[in-house]
Amino acid sequence: MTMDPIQPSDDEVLPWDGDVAHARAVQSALAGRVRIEDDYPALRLIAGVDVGFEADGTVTRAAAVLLDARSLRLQAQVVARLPTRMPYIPGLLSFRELPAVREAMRRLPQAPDLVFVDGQGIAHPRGLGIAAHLGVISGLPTIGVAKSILVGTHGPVGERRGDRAELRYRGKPIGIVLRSKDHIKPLIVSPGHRVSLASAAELVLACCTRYKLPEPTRLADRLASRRDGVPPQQDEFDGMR
DNA sequence: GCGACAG
DNA sequence: ATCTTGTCGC
Repeated sequence: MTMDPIQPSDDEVLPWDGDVAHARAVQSALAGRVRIEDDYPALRLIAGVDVGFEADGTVTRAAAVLLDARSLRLQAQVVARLPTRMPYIPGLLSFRELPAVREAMRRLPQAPDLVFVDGQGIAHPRGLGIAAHLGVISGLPTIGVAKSILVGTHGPVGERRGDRAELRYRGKPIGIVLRSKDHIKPLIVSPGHRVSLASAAELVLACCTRYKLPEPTRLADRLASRRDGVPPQQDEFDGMR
């Protein structure tokens, strides 16, 4: 008898009945299942996910891209649209965006070995930012890559690519403020699930080629916020950009 | 009680 | 996130 880990339905791990206190309680419970020890397979495929909105915010559009881990070349890209079910509430971002993200991921041709998520991992008031939340409910290794801080403080960060500072909250390290490009505002990197703090920073840096954002995030970002929302059928952007 | 607050 | 043209800089 194979012991397949039971994956609960999205409804039980992403409830939203308008009750903020309940959503926070669910986060605290799920935070107990987050693991930040390195436990990811040899990286062959890395996914990037991001969300955008259409029709005055009434429609949530999630984009998921699949890249070859070695070359960082785009292998596949998909989009999913769902009715927006709640407003943005600081600290509850995952309840608003994950339903669409989950649908987009189900549409990918293959499962990734690691997922880059736009937002915080454990660098969250209750330790369950969107990247950690996705990791726990999907079982996949995830890393959170945010453009600004939700919680925590840090010391000065050098101005050169690769320079970093620890992000701390309640006396504990929760993330790395990482300069991904010389003189450019640093990224806020934190483990989502099955990835350590140090590895999260190294993996993100390794995926930052000539832009501020790591390739998986940058490509998902571009797809999620496209005015026309239509993913090109094939090449269009294989060579550069 | 007064701010801060991912996307 | 999104509303939005041009513009400064490598």
